[in-house]
Amino acid sequence: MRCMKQNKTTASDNCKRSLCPVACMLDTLGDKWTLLVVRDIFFGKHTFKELQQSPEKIPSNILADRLKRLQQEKIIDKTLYQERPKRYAYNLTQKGLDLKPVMQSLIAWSNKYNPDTYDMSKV
Amino acid sequence: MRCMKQNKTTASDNCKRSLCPVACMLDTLGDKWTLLVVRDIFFGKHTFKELQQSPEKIPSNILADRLKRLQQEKIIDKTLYQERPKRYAYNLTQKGLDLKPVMQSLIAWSNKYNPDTYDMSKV
DNA sequence: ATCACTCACTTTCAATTTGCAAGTGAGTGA
DNA sequence: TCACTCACTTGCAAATTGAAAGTGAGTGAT
Repeated sequence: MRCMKQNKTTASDNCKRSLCPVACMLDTLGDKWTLLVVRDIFFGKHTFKELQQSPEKIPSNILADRLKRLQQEKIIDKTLYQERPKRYAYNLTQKGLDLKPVMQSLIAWSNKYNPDTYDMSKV
Repeated sequence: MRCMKQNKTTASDNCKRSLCPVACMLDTLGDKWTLLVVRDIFFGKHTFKELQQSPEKIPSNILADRLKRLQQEKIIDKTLYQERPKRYAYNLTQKGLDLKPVMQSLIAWSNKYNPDTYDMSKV
């Protein structure tokens, strides 16, 4: 785990590679799965199970890890929306919602250069 | 290597996880280093050595690998700008240049939520 | 011609991360 | 009690990463 020994989150965990905004963003969002989770929450998926069922089939351990990180970074939050049985919903915080322009520009670029990707311009 | 055995690039290499534009973008640009290389070329670095010297200190084998991938994806190209001794320059193609809005929105988000990152709004 | 040096990578290999599969535990409904 | 769901966690093999050293073409000084 990125800058972690096993699963323990330590204070020395805020190890940035540099003060470049691009590098800092990639330190949290720069991997194959994280932005996919953000995408799914943007598009109305909120539970662990729903997130697991996306076409890319994210492994459950990776999903659990990424949800944990996204919470730590306050990009999403987790709320108990139902007692007995306990059910949780993941939602974007304002910080997460503010990723919308990034998402949109990225989708536009991808649609332009990869014509077989599906249209998502309604984001 | 992503979808590769060793260093051999095969025809079966275009293995996308899905037809989602976000997923497709992440298949090529979704890792800790690739967008950093793109950033550096945007900001006027063009040689292997210059790219190696960025503050994040990308390992040379990773840099070589990412430059190869970016060429394969036609996001950058490599030109011989000097014979004897042979010297190469990496430049963004139109596809690479079109990443500018992605870069800009990402920098804006990072600057907003990480106030100690430096300003790059002149991109 | 030999030596020291640069650039642009490549190789080696240990450590970290990923990803498949199976397991867990709280709770439900029949 | 039994079978089932949800939300994870664990175990472990395979893939990827990254630090460091190596390579090879070429240059410039002695």
